[in-house]
Amino acid sequence: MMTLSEENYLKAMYHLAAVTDGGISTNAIAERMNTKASSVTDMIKKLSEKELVHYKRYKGAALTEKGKLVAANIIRKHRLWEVFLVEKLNFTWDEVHDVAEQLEHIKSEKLIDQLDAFLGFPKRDPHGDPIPDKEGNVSDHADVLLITLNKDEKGIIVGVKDSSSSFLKYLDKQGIALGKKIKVIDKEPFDNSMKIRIKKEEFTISQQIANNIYIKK
Amino acid sequence: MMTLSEENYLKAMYHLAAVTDGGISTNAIAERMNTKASSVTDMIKKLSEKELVHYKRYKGAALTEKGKLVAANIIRKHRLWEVFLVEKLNFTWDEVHDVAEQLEHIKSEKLIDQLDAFLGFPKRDPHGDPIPDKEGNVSDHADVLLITLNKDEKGIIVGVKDSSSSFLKYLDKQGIALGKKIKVIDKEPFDNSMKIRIKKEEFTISQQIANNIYIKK
DNA sequence: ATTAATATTTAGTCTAAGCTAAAAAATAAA
DNA sequence: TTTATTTTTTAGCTTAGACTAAATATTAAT
Repeated sequence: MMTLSEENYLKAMYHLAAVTDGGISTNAIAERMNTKASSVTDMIKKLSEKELVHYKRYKGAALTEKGKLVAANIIRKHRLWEVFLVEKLNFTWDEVHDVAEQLEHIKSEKLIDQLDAFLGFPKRDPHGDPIPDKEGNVSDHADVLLITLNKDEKGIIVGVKDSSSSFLKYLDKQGIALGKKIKVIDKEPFDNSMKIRIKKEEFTISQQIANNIYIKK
Repeated sequence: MMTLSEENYLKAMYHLAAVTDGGISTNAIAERMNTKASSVTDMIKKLSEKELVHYKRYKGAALTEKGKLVAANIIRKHRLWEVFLVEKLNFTWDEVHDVAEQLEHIKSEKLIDQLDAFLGFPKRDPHGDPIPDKEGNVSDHADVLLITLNKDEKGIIVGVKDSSSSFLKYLDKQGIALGKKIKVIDKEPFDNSMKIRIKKEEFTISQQIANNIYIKK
C-alpha cells in the first residue's frame, strides 16, 4: 500500500515528466513540492525500492511503467472528483483543487468506478484537462494555445493551462469559459496582446492570458 | 489543525462515552482502536493539551465540549458519506463503512454543507443511525430493541446496532430492511428467540439478531 | 490491612518523513 | 584543464505516532 506522501511524489513526477526531457531532477521535484532536495532523494530511494521509479544517483529519476500507472490513477481520481464537485455540489472551477487534492487519496476501486459512472464517464475535468482511464491512458490535448492563433482565426475554448484560482476568477469575470466560441480580431505584435471576440463582445487580453488557454480549432 | 490519528481517537472516545458512565478507560480506547494502552496515554495527553479531552492520570478521560463537537462533526461526515455511497453510488449498506472511514477525514466545510444539501438533508445513515447536525446535536434513538417487544406487538424497523458486514448481509438475505413493518408472532423464553412476521412471511430469529435491531413502535 | 491482580503510566525504541549542514559529484567558467 | 558553481547526496537531528518492557497506581481478594 502506498502512503499519502509517496502518492504525492509520484503525481508530482508524472506532471514534471510531461514538461521535461530526460530524467527529472531532484531540485525540480523539491521545488514543485515545496520541500527540500534532501527529502526528495530519500523518497526517490524508497520509491525506487518499490520499483515505482528508475533511479541512478546524480542522474535524476523517471517513473517506471508501474509508477506511471499509479500516478495516472491518482490524477484520474483527482479529476473525477473535480467534476463531481462542480457538477453536483456547485463548486466553482477555482474552488475545487484543494478538496480534490484530498479526495484523490481515497482508496476504493468501487468508489471511483461508480463515481465515474455517476458522472456519466466524463472525458475532461472542469479545467478542460483530460481524465486518464483506468489503464492510465490519456487522450491528451491535440489542442493549441490561444496565443498561437492568428488574426481572424476561430476556435472553441477547451482548456486552461494555468488553473490557479486567480486566473480562473479572471476568466469568469471576462466571461471566458470552456465551450465558448472565440475569434481573434487582432493581434498586437508589440506586446503580443490580442483582441478577441466572444459572443459578440470584443475585448483585449494580454499575452499571459492567451498563453494559458487551450483552443480547439 | 487536527491529524488523522487525533480525529480517530476523538471519534472512538465519542462512541465509547455513549456506552460508558464515568471516565473512559485507557484500555477501552486501546481495545477499540486496536492499539496499545501506552499509545493511548500518549495521545490523550496530546489531546488534553489541546483542550479536547479532560484528563487526570489514572482517572480515565472524557471529551470536553470542544472535543465532543469535533467528534460529532466527524461522525456527521462519516454518515453523510455513507448516505451518498448508498443512494448515489449503489453501494450496499454493508460496503460503506471502510470507505466512509476514509472520507470522514476530508476537510472542507463547503464540501460537507453541499453534500448534505445534495442528499436532501438526510436525518439517518443507511444503518438508521442519526446524523448529527453542525452543532453536534444528535436526535438520538428514542427507539427500542426488537428483543424488548412482546408477543403480538408491532413496529417499524428503524436501525441496527451492529453494523458489521456479516450481520447486514444476513438481514438482506432474510428481507429485513429499514422501514419494514414487523410483528412479533411468538417469543420462546428458553433461548429468547422470536418468531416474527415481515410482509406476510413468518420466520424465527435468534436473540442475537433481535438484540441488534432497533424498532419504532 | 496486606497481598494479589489489573490498569495505567513512564522510559526508551522504532519508522516515516521531514529538516540542516557538510561532503561529493557534475556542470560551467576561466 | 583547472577552478568555481551548482546540484545531489549523505549524515545526523526532529517530530508524530506506535511499540515493548518496566515501574507505579488502583482495585479486588484474602
